[in-house]
Amino acid sequence: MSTRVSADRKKEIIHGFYELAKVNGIENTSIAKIGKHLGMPPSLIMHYFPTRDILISNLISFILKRILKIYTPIIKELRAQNYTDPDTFTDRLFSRDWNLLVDDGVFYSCFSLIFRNEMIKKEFRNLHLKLRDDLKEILDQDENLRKKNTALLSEQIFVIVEGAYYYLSMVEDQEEYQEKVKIFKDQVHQLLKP
Amino acid sequence: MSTRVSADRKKEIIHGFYELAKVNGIENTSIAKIGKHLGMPPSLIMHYFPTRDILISNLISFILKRILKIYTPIIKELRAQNYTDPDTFTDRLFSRDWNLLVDDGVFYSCFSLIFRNEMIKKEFRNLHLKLRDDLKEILDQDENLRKKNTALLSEQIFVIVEGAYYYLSMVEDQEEYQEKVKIFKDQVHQLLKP
DNA sequence: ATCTTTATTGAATGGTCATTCAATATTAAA
DNA sequence: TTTAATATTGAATGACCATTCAATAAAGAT
Repeated sequence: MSTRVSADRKKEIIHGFYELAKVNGIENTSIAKIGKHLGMPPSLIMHYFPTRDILISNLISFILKRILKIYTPIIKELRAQNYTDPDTFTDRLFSRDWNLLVDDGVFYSCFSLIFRNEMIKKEFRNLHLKLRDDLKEILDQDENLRKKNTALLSEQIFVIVEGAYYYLSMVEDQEEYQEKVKIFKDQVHQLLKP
Repeated sequence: MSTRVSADRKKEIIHGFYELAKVNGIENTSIAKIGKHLGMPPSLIMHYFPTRDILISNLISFILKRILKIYTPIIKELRAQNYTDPDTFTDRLFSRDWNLLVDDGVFYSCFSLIFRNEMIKKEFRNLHLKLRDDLKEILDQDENLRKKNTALLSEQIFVIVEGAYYYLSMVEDQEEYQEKVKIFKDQVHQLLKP
């Protein structure tokens, strides 16, 4: 068991890492830089995270937890209703909250590590399984969808959401952005049609 | 204008960079390592690519060109027919060729750079515009789709393809992989229905 | 109050990094 | 053949890197 001080410090360090990674990228964020940013010697960071790999692995957990944390209130909210209002629902799925709480650059940087690290891959996979499961649960609540294969539906909806986030991150123009969001929302609506 | 030697050397260097990045990741592939791998001093590499950023930028162009190169024959083939056979079509879209010719790890690593580099973002955007445009052209050839909004369709199809590639890269089990591919292919088929 | 564990510091290490430079070799142009 | 441009080499640079270590300070346990 780690003490309170230890837990706080760890959080502080990971958060500082994340903040710097947002600006400079993970690959340009050294332990020395994190230390400078937080006003502590690098050796203290290594006291809590013995290697750089462990530090990165903790950053990834931090990010994935955040994503889940953004998602959970949406689920709660929708769970409170007894049917899945497609508009509220898709509005939430494509809302900016996702982007705001986890920086896209850091996110995709971490994601690219799954191809060389089995543990990281598993962590990402588990996140997505959880997201799909939660979505399925929401859809199951909706009486209008009773006859539908909700497991399948949640796969189909999420593949659009994921593709959309990827594609939308390249779009600069705000009008164009909204236009595309509308297209993808409609696409989800199509799937939800009885 | 660069000489033949110059052009060949540049290609050789970028290719060596790519090969090492596949194994160790871009961030762990130094100019010295590339030099060692190709049997040349690092200074020669810097003779052709004055800074590391320029080297990376050229790696990205190399990758994006490859993606376009995989895609082009598919288009040609489909252009030869006068209608879009949905099965051939989706088989091709989800074929393994994409993954084989451009390593996913390197690809997403490069992609993550769009968030801190406007020029890279533009390059990726242009690639995707081109892909969508080509797809639209194919769809336009199909008489069965004459009444459909093919520009919209190509957006909707690609968002599935992109989401699928993202999601599928986390799937390890081959059976599960095929299962999911089938789901996403069906999803595209749905869109193509008259 | 003493002992033990944890937290923190700062200096030092060897290694690797991107980049520079001057010298030499090769090729192309005149 | 002379000249100019390009290609290639290898050594050197200082900056930064992750990591180690020994010493001190603070907190917690007994």
